Amino acid sequence: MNVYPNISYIAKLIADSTRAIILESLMNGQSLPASELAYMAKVSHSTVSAHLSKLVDGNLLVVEQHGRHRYYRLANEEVAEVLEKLGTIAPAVEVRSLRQSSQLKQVRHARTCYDHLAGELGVKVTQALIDKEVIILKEGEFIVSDKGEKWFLSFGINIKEANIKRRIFAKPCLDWSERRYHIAGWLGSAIATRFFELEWLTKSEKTRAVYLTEKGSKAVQEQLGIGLEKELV
Amino acid sequence: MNVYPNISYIAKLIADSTRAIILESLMNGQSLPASELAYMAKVSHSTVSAHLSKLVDGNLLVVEQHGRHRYYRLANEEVAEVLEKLGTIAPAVEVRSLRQSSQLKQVRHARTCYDHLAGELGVKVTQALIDKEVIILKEGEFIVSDKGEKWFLSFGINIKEANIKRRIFAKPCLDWSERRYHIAGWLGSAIATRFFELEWLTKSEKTRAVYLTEKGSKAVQEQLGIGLEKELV
DNA sequence: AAAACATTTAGGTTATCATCGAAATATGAA
DNA sequence: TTCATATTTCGATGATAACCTAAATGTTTT
Repeated sequence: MNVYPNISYIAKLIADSTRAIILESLMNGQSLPASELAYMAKVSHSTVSAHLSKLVDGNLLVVEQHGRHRYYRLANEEVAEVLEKLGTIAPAVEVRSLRQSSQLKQVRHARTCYDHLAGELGVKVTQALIDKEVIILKEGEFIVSDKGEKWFLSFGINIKEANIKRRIFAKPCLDWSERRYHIAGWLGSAIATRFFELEWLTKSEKTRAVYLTEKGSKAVQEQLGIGLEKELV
Repeated sequence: MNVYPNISYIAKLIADSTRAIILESLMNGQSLPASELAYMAKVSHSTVSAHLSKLVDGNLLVVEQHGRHRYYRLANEEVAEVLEKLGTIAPAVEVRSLRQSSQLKQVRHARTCYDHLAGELGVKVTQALIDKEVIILKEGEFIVSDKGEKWFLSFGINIKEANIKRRIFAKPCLDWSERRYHIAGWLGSAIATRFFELEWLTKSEKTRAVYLTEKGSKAVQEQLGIGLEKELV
């Protein structure tokens, strides 16, 4: 007689390396069609299709039909958090080439996690907002101070637009590379989106890495007091 | 070319249901000999031995030899956190009997997670300490205020004794049943230990559940302002 | 030294499941 | 309608790994 949640069922879904590639490809919150995922995982369409249906059955992914394409994405932010958390005890990938080592540095430096910022950048931005008392951790979630609401407005985010019914407003998410928390939830997503709008960041083609632009580098230094090496692309 | 940690390797270790039983049996932080684990998982000694060596190889467990027995336990608190986190997206166990339903309630109400308190009790104790400003969340870890240091001393915990070199002092750990944070780390462990010393809690024989005694129920109400239904055993 | 106990190793069996190609289904374009 | 594209279903194959019994190793007790 068991009383605990069935964790081996979820672990089994993540355990297959092809499915792990699929999940990792969707870790930046994007939706991809089955054929694209088949290409990324280097398996046949029929194989990827079987994997995708298992992942949907297990509520790790959701699917949306657009014409003859079916777009798959992570079911929710919690799934991304679990994958990120697993990374904290998983062995690091073996570095076999200079190119890989450079990509690894980039990913650790700044990347997306679901739809928010992670890596050194994500952690430092979160910490800066806490230090400035823009956000405050309360009961396991972040809340925005009165001062913070004004700060966000001038930054281009209107807190009042948050759709708190559909999604948790703001919460900490453990970062595998930094082993510290970065901000997730609606607010985490809004911050990341604004960074891209302001052209502070550009996306990598191949990985979840993001790059600070010249403009972005200057801006986070001035507005948040964050000194980060501008990563070489 | 991959740059992310090898999460499928860890997931594979958790994916087997026999290994999941082993891990869950050790989730309260105890050390158990191989034979005991074989009995709990209902497999032969040779089978459990093979599983245990895989779990040790993967750094999920550590083993200590005492005479002819070999005692296995979780390698560290992070492993417990990952398992607890997986529980937040795993399907709840199907309840098949009245007895099981009652055990499930008990486990949700109050249990151990590694060596600290979890469930409704763990979350409420943590929240009470935050509300009283005994502990403060800072940079992803809890710190103890000056006021808090006195509070803990009168409670029977000397913060100065913390062995911060060997272990994180105090940090939040996500609770699968409450979906909120409870306190973990050295301090979380010290609090739980003190609860048992003061005879506020007794342990279940079969599950990770713990029960508030009459004394404990009164004490948490008076000292922390926590109103909890005393769970029927 | 011998017997008892705890655990691991070895060898063989079986079940599960990832995989593929081919065929089937579904949708959009011509 | 016919053709092209995207995806799923089906059936067969092969590899992996969990499992057991029996034997071997290691440790304690008598």
